[in-house]
Amino acid sequence: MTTSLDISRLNAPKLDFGVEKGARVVVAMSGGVDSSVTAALAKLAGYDVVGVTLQLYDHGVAIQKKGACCAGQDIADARRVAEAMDFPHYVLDYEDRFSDAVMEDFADTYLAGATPIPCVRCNERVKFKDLLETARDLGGAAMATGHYIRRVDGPNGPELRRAADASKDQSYFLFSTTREQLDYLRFPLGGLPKDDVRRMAGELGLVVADKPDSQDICFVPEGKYASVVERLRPGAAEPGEIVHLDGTVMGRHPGVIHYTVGQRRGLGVAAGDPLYVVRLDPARRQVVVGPREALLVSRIALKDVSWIGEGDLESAARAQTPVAVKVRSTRPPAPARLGWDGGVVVDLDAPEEGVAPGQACVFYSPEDAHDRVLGGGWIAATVEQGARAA
RNA sequence: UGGGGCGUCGCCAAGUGGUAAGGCAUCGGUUUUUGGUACCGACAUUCCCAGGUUCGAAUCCUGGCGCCCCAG
Repeated sequence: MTTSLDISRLNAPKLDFGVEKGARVVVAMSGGVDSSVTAALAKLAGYDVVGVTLQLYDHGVAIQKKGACCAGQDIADARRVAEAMDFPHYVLDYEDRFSDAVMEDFADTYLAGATPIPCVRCNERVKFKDLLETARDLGGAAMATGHYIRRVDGPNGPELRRAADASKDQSYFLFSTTREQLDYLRFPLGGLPKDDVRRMAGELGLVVADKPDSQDICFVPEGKYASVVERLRPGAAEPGEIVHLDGTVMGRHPGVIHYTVGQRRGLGVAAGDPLYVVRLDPARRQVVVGPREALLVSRIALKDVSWIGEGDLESAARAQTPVAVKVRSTRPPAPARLGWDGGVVVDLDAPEEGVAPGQACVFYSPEDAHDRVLGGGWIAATVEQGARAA
């Protein structure tokens, strides 16, 4: 079954995993193209590869799903890649951990009127935590993943930088990566265009070469995330009023979990102009709506901020350090300043729309085309444009 | 039961004889390892009902029905 690969014929880049030749590299394999290629390239580069795939959630719903990961067919795919490339592969049952660390938070965040990012939670609390420890236990000198992000050695240790392929950059989802984790992690695809990765998968004959990219939340079937929340917290979603900023009651809603700040569709309320969700008030069970202009936010208060820039976070914040920030995964970093108001705040040079509590605000260095990730935090509250007095 | 007004897609609303604008909502799609946004597309053979006039009516006429306002 083993293919005799002629690596010289493969138009693959020389990958340096930053560990000595022949050392053990544990590769986190989701069953998709990216992590499969990562593992294959590590093997071809002469490392002692061990593939690990996590089983994260209910397999039943996921088996048929396109673009999922870490369940059902994906696990089988990862295994087939490992067999074809001839390296050991383990499947670990992380369902309980994933449920505790990601899905519970997912449900609670929605019930609190905020909008979670399960992918970040999964990275920071599962893949880069429990799995990373397991990789060490397996004797790995490093753990590699298929994320599109770069790790660059700087004067003060490894730095996190945006992917070369800007359209695939995953820095937003990895902002909370710590220095310690970064020491041990490798992201060999960070410097490559996605097209190249797919091409290599084909040339390597990997069974996953034509698999669609993952998208949507992996454990949510058909994009119906609210039904997942309802399953995890039965009866917790309570109906309430849709209220305009001016106080007018516009209609009813089936529960704040169905909405997120910035959302337009799904309100079912017809005013002359489009209405957007401006705020969610779970205590009053209200969905507050208003015109698009009401979405503009100029200050963002953060919590659980992580910092991998120079110096310490509070000093940088108090010094009103200029940064660039992203409040969503798409769209380029926008100029802003850090600030301190009992905690870290971010003041945007130009206001942004649809800044939802529960989402992340990721910091990038203002230099080097905003390449370097300096950290980030979770959006706790926002201040609308012009509303700030002091 | 005197006077006046109105009745066009789920909501708002153009159109007053020439063969149903538009906005909102809704649905579908594109974009996207979160949500959301944005963008693209679909969406009244029919204008409260029934007759009539006309080559031709949502638009004119007659009669119903249903609302609203003023007065009593």
